[in-house]
Amino acid sequence: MTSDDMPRTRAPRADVRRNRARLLAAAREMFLRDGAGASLEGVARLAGVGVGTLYRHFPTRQDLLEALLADAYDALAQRGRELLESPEPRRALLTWLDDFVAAVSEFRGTAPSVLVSLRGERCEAFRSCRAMREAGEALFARAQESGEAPAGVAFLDVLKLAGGIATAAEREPGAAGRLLSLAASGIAPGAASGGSGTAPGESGAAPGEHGTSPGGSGGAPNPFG
Amino acid sequence: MTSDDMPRTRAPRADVRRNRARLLAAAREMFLRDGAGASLEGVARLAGVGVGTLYRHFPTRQDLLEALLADAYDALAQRGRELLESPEPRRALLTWLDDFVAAVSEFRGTAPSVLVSLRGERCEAFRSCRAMREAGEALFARAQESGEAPAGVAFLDVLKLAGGIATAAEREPGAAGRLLSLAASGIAPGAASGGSGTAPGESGAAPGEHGTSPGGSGGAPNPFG
DNA sequence: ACCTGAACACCGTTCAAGT
DNA sequence: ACCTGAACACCGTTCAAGT
Repeated sequence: MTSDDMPRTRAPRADVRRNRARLLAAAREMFLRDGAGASLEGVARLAGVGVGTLYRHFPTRQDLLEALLADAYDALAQRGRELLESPEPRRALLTWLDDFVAAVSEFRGTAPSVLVSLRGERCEAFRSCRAMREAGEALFARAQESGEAPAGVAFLDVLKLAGGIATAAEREPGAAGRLLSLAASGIAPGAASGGSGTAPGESGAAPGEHGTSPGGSGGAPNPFG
Repeated sequence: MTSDDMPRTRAPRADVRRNRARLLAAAREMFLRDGAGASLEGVARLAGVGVGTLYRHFPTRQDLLEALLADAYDALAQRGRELLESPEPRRALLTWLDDFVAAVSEFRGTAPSVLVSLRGERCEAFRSCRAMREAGEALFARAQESGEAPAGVAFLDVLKLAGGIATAAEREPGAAGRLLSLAASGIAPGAASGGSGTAPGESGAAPGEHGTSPGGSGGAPNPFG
């Protein structure tokens, strides 16, 4: 495949790959504990690597975060394609949005970075981010076509709204589902709970195994309804 | 009124009041420029005061921010009471929410602090915050009673959702109105633009004079519809 | 080519000394 | 009683020296 006259991109040295992997693992651990603003020096220390190495691999905190987010984006893209098979367009969309919010909320303080990704600014995880967006967009389009989602709305705005919800629910695990339901039904009459806007939480079907929701929709009973 | 045997709360010295005022003015200026994470040392310097004085007046950054937010909360409470006179319950509610989002977005990165206020944790601006909440809640209740807002929804969740929207729209002035409309109509059929969910932006009537929206609903044409 | 870690810069926070 | 600002602590970032 690779033509001879193009600049040779050699396979990275083994220790480089290993360092990168260690840094990502350490970052994940630190971000889970301390949020997306965790000490980078601490990340390097935990990875057993000099700080310089961290900066060489990931020049900015955003780069590091996005490298982790890329996995989440990939999983969401996959999940979106699966949900496209499900028979209920609207429910599929809302379930996917619920997963999106859960993924964004994995580390505290991630939402702003995700919004940066969505805007496409300097996105280290550009491919993954776009794949995710397209998968979600397909679900949205299908719901629109069957008259179960508003026409004339940009899907990107739906994602931004979901990103905002992720921030708002950050320190309050139970809130994510409620706020998403509220946004889904609208601050509008006839909405209430249990209505057409409620899907998240009991997705039931489909496998997928997220594995890392920071507490899932969490034990506490729904405070309204 | 003040009984003689209660601990005397003397009126603060003139220079203390002046320092406080200077610090607040400086903080406002810095936060406008650099967001809610601006350098506190810079605030003290701009106020022409030692850092120690800043910390004496406002032990934490949250305290400083909330002292500024208190004004915004008071204005919103006032505005809410005015809007209660207006004849269209739903439109009044949405207009108020638009003002809320604008106020929260005045400085970048304020939304998390507002959400803390709403949760009532160590709220320096507790009275103002509660007054604002109650004013908003009255608008919401009226809209519910006339069947123009969902029953069984906690108003606090509506505010949290609006807080999330403020974050999501932070770096993108035009988005606030769009996202709020979207949340108001719901990610639901028959919503589209211009529908029953659209009020913000052209409130037209009522005075109130906010004065400090970071760009208002801003010149740019609405990207959808 | 990559890694290391000391060195530098910056900022938040405290507190002894001043008024 | 309040203010000041030097001193301390911590962390992000760079870069000369090593492998």
